[in-house]
Amino acid sequence: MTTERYNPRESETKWQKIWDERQTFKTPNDPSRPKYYVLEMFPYPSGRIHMGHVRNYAMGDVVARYKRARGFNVLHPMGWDAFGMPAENAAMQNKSHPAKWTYENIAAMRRQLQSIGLSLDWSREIATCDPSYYRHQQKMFLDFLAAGLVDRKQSKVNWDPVDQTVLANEQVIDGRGWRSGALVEQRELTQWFLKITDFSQDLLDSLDTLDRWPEKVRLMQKNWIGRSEGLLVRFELDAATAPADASELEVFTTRPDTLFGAKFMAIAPDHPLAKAAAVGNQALGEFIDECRRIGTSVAALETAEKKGFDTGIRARHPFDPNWLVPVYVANFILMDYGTGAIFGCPAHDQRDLDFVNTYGLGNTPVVCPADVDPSSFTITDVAYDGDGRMINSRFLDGMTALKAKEEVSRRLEAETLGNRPKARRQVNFKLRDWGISRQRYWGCPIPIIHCDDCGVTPVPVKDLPVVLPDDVTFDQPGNALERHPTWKFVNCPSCGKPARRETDTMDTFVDSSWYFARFTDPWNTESPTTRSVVDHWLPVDQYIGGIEHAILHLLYSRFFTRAMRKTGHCDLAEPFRGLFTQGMVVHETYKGKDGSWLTPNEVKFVSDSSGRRGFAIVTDEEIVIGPSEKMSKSKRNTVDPDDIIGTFGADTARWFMLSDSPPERDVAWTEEGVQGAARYVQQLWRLVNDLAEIAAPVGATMPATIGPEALKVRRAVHTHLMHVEEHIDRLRFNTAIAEIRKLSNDLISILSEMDQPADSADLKFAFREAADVLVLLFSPMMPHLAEDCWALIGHTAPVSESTWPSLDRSLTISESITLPVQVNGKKRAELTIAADADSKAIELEAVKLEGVLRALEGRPVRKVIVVPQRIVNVVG
RNA sequence: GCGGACGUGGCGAAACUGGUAGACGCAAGGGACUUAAAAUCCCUCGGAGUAUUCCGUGCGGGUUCGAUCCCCGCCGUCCGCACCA
Repeated sequence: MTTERYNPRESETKWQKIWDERQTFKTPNDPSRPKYYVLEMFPYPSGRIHMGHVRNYAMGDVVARYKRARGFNVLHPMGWDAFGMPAENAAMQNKSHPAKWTYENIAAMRRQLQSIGLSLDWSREIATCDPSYYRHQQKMFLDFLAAGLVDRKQSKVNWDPVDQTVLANEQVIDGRGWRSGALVEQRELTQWFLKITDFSQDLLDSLDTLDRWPEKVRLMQKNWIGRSEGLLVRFELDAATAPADASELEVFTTRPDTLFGAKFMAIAPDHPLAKAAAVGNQALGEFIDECRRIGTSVAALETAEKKGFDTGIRARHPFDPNWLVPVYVANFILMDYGTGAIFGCPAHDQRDLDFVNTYGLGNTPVVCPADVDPSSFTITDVAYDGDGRMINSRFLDGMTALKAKEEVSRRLEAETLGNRPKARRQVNFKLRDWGISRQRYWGCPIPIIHCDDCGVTPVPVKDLPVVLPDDVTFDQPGNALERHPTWKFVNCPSCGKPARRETDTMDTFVDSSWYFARFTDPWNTESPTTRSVVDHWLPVDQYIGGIEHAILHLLYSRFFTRAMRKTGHCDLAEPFRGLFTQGMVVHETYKGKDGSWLTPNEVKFVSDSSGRRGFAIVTDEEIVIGPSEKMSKSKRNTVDPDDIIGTFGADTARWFMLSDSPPERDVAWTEEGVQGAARYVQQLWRLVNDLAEIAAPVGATMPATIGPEALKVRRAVHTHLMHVEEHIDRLRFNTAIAEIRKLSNDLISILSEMDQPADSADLKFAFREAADVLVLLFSPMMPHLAEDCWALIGHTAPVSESTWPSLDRSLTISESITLPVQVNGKKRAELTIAADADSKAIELEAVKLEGVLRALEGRPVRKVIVVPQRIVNVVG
C-alpha cells in the first residue's frame, strides 16, 4: 500500500489559518478554571527571528499545549521589548524614524513567529514602545516616587563625549565607547534611581523559596547582592597631622579580629578626607587625578598595581592611643562600598599585602593556622585568610578568630570616642540602587517637570501619558528629546510658570520588569494591572529564557513586583515560580584557505568511514571544519529559520530543536539532524496511515475481553504514555521525544510482525487507542502534523482542542518481571519471575540459576541482596 | 584571585541521583528492492577475543554486596563575578 508523502508546507499554513479562525488559543480571564501561565522571554524586534528564538518558543509551546490538553486554562502571550538603542542607530543610518523601523520589524517577526505554529494568544500582544503600554509605566514611576522608592542623586557615569550619552558598563570596551570609539569620561550626573536596595535583604532571603529556579541563577543573584556582615570602626585622627575639619576616619571591616595586625589605613581617591588632605599638597592632588584618569575600566583593574600616597595623616589605633597608623590614599579602594576607607592588615589580606610589599610597611601575622607553630609563622607574599588562633594580639591571644571578632566588636561597641561608641555592627551589600536615566530618545519618558521655583514636580496623572514627539531628527548624536525645539518646554503643573520636561528616558530594563503582569489584562486603559486578574494569573508558572538574563532582568523583575505590591498594583513578591534557562543554538564554523568564513550553504560534505570532509561548492577547495559556536553573523554560521521552515516545515524544525540535546545545554544545529527529524515526520505519517486502516472507529468502547496481542499493544501505549508525561513534567524534552520514538518503533514492529489482519474487536480497539495516544503525545511538539493525523484517524475537532489521554497505570505493571542477577556485583544471569514475588522467593530462585552457580565456582552463598523490582546480587 | 558547573562510543546523548552502562537518534559499514539514484526495509556498530570471557563512564585512591552517581587528591573544559575590605 502506498501513502502519499506528507506535505508540511501546505498543511502548516492550513492549520494556522484554522486555529486562527477558531480562536483556539485565545485565553479567557476565567478564574473558575485552574490556571497555568507559561511565558518565554519576549524578543527585541531586531528584524528577524533566529534559531535561538525557535528553540525558546518551541519549548514554551510544548509546555503550553501540554498543559492546555491537561485541562488548564493556559496563558501563553507574546509581545515586544521594543525600546532601545538599535532603533535609534538604525534611524541615524537610514534617516528614518525609530518607530517606523521598530513597527516594521515587529510585523516581520510576528509573521515569522506565526509560521512556527505557536499556540499564542495574540489578542494580548503588547509592544513596550506603545503609549498604551508605557503610560502605565509612567504611572507606576509616579506611584513609586510617592512611595519613596525613587531617588534622584548625583552619580558617576560613563560618558561618551562623541555620542553625548551615558553608556552602560557593558558598552564600554577598553575604556572607549563601543559605537564611537571615543575615550569614555567619568562624569557626575544627576540621575534617577529606583531603590532596589530597600529590598536587598528580602531579595536575598527569598532566593531560598525559589525551588524551581536553577541553582546557578540563584547563586549568581546571591553573589550579586553580596551581603557581608562586619563592623564600622571609627579611628581618631591625630590632630597634629589631620586637616582642620577632620577628626576621625570611619572604616568598614569584616575582619575586626585582625585589628592588631593593622599596618596602614587607606582611603579612596574620592574620599572627602583625601580631598581635604590634597589642599595645599600638590603631589597628592596629582596622584588623585591620576587615579581618576585610569578609572575603573576592567582592563585597568586587571593590570593596575596597588598604588598609594601617604597623606601624612596619622590615625590612632582604637585599642592603643599611642599607636599611630599612617593614612594613605590608594587606588584600589572603592568609594561606593562601605565607607570608602579601610584599615589594612597585610598578613591576612592579599591586596593589603601587595600594598605593603610595595611601600615597605611590613606585616604582623595575628591569626595562626592550627597546624603551624606560632613562633615560626611568617608571611612573605601570600596572605593567610583561613581560620586559626590569635597571636600577637594582646588580650585576644589564644582565641579563635571567630571569638576574637566577637570580642573586638563587643569591646569597641562599649568604648566611646566623642560620646559615641567606637564601633557598630553593620551589614553591607554590593547591590547598588538601579540608575534608570538614559539620555536617549527611544525610551519611556520620565514623567517629571523641572521648575525653577517648585523644583522637581511630577507630571499630574491626568496628563499621562507623556508621549514621545514624532517630529525628531537623528542627524546628530545625543538625545533628540533634549534638542527638540518645543517638546520640553511646558508650564509647571504646580505654579504655572514656564518649566522644562525631564528629557531623560528610562532604561529599557524597566519596560521588561513588569510586562508579564501587563499580559494578564492588556486591555485595561485605566491602570497598569487589574488586581483581581493579575493576582489570579501571577506568578508565571514557567518562565523560559536565556541564562544571559540571570542577574539583571530577573533581579529587576523581582524588585518590580515588590515595588508594585507596595504601591498596590499586585499582591506578590516573586513573579516567576518556575524558571528554566535554555542553552544556545550552535553551529559548526567553516573557514576557507584564505581565512574567510563560509556559510553552511556554501559548503558540501563527503563522509565515509575515514571521516567527514568539507569543500567549498564554488571553488571545490577543501575547507576547514571548525568547532560549533554560537550562531553569529561574523562567523557566518547562522541558519535562517525561514529557510528551514520553507524547506522542512516548522514541525521538523521544532522536533529537531527539542530532540537532540538536553534543553539547558547548547544544541548543535546539523543538516543531518534536521533531515533525521524530517524522515521521522514521514515515518509517523505512514504509521498513522497504517493504523487508520485497522483501528476501530473514534470513541469505540472497550470490548469485554482483551486478548494477549491487544494487551501487548495497550501495555506499550500506556507505558510510553506514562514516561512521556514524566519527561514533559520535568521539561526533559529530549527524553520525551526518545520515548515517543520508542512507542512508534514498538507499534511499527508489532504491525510488521502480525501474521493475520487485525480483524478482532479487541485488536481494533487497541490500535484505535494506540493511534489516538500516539498523535496526542507528539502534538505539543509537532502540532500541524498532529492535526492532519488526528483528522486522518477520524476525529472532527482539532487535536489542539482535545484532552490528554488518561493513563491506565495497571497496564504499566506487568505480571512477570525479568531481574538481572549479579554475583559479587557482576551480572551473570537473568531471572524471570512473578512481579509480586517476595524477596525470599526471588532469593531461592536466583541461587539455583545456572549462570549463578557457574560464577560461584562452588563457593557457598554468603548473602543475597534483593532490591525489589530492580536487581539481585548474590555474594559468595 | 573568588564562586560554580561539567568530563560517558566516531558524534548528540540516556541511565528513574547507589542497582543490567550506552536507551533514543546522527554518522558509518554490510545487505534487500531498483536499469540507476532517491525513498523504504533488514543486519552490524565501546575495545579485545573462538567464547557462556575480560576490560571500559578524564586520572589515582577510598567507602559499599554493588559506584557514571557518594568521599579524598589530581588533570582538563566551560561559565559567572571580579581590588566589595
